[in-house]
Amino acid sequence: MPGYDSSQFPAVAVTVDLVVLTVRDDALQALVIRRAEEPYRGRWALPGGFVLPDEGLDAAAARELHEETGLSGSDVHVEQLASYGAPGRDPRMRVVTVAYLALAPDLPTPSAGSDAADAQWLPVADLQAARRSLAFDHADLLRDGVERARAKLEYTPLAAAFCPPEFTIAELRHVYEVVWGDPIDARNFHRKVSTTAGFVTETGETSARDGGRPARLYRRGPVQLLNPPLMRPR
Amino acid sequence: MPGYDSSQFPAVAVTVDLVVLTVRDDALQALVIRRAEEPYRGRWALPGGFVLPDEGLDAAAARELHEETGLSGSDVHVEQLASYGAPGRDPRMRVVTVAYLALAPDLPTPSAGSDAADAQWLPVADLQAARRSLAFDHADLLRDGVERARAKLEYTPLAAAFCPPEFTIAELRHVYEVVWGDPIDARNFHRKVSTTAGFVTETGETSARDGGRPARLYRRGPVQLLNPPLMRPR
DNA sequence: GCAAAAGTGTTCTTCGTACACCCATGG
DNA sequence: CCATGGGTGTACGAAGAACACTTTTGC
Repeated sequence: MPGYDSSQFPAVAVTVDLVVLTVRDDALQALVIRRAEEPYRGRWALPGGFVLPDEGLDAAAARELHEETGLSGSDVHVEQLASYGAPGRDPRMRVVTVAYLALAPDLPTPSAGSDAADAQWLPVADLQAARRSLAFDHADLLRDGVERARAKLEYTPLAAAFCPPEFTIAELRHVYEVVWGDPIDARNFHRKVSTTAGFVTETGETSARDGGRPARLYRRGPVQLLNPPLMRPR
Repeated sequence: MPGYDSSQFPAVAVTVDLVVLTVRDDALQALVIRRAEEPYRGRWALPGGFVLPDEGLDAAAARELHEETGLSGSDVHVEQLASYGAPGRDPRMRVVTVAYLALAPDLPTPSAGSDAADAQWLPVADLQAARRSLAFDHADLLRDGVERARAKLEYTPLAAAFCPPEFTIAELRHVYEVVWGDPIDARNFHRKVSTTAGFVTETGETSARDGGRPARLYRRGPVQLLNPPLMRPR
C-alpha cells in the first residue's frame, strides 16, 4: 500500500448486509425482504445497504438494522460476520459487502414500524431448502451466519440473545435445541447453566406457568466466554 | 438495497491487508514492511494493497501475499480475518480493508525474492509492546489476527501450518508453546496428537537428531476440526 | 390424586493432568 | 554408562451422560 495515488483507485461500492436470526415457533428464522426490483426481483434478500461516507462499518450495520426492523443495538447482539466480494455477485456493479450477524429475541413486534413493511421472518430451513430463493450470494451469507451462530452457542452465553431480558432455563434450553436441532437433557442442562458462574443471574422471580412447577427467572450473566463450553451433540 | 442507483454511491477504496504469522526463533513473528512514504513514514505496516477491478477478495489476498513474500497459497494457510472501515483510519481517503490471516512455516528464504525487499519478520510481542510502531489501525489487525490464531490452534490442526511439510511431534508442540506462551507436558501432548484420528499421519521416517532418541516424522492429517479440542492452559 | 414441568442426587464413564518409567541414540 | 530427548503406562480427579427421584404447581 505504500505510496498509492489516492485519486486513482478501482470503483467499488461497499455495503453492509445483515443476517438477523431469531427463534420463533420452534424454528430458527431469518429476517428477509422481498425484492421489488431487478435483479432478482421477487426473491428474498437480506436487509442491508450502502455504508455512508462518514460512517464506520459497525455503525452502518446498526443503522440498517434499525431502519429495516426498528430494532436498536441494545436489544440485539450484532457482530461482524465476514466480507464477500466476488466480482460478479451483483450484476450491476462491483459491490463488496461486509456481512453482520444479529441475534434477536422473538419480539412482539416482529418487523413492523419501519421502512420495509415487506420484511418478514422465514425459517432458515425453508430458505436453505428452496434453492435460489435468495438473491445475490445471500445464501452464502445465511449459511455462514447460521454456522457462526451454532458455533457461538457452544462457547459463549449468546443463546440468551435469543431470549427476552428475563427468561427461564427451559426457554434457554429451547434456544439450544432449536438452533442445534438436537434434544438436550433438561436436567443436565439445568445443572450446567446454573452452576457455570456468571452464565445467568437469578432474579428471584418465577415465571408464568405453562404446565408444571413455576420456573425461576434469570437474566444474562456477566461472562462473555463459557469455560468450559457446552458440548453440542455430534 | 432494493433499487439503488448504481451510478451514485459513496467513494470508498477497498484493500486487503495480511497478518502473516510464523514461528521463528522461539517467538511468534509477523511480516511487516517499513513505510517509505507519508502518512506513517518509517512505521511498520502489514502487507496489502488494492483489490483489482475483476478480482475476488481471496484472490487479492493471495496475490498480495505472493507479490510481497514470494509465498504461494499452497505453502501457506490463508483465511479471511475481518474488515476494518473506520472513517479516519487512512487520512488520505476512505479505505475499507478486508484483513486476512496467513500462517506460514519458518521458511529458509524468509521474505526475499520479491518486490518488497524491506519486508521482514518481527516478533509480535515487540510490535505490540512498542506502542505506535504500526501504521494505520494495523495494531488492531495484528491483535485480532493473533487472537484468531491462538483460538484456532485449540480446535483445528492448524498448528501444522507453522511447520514444514514433515515435522516431529516435538516441533508441533513447540508451535503451541510459542503461540500460547505456556509450556505443555510433552508426554500428554504426544499422546493427544498421536491418538486423535486424522490429526497427523506417520511417514515412517525419523528426524535428524537434536540430542536424544530420533523422533518420528509426520505430515498433516486429513481432519479440519479437532474433536475434542486441545485445551489451552488458563 | 394426577399430570406436568422444575430442580436435585447418584452412578458410570470418559478424558485431562501429573508423573513414573522405559526406549533409542550420541558422546 | 550417562545425558538427552522420544514415547508408553498408570493413578487420580474433574466433568459429561444417563437417569432415578423429589418438588411445586394447575386441574
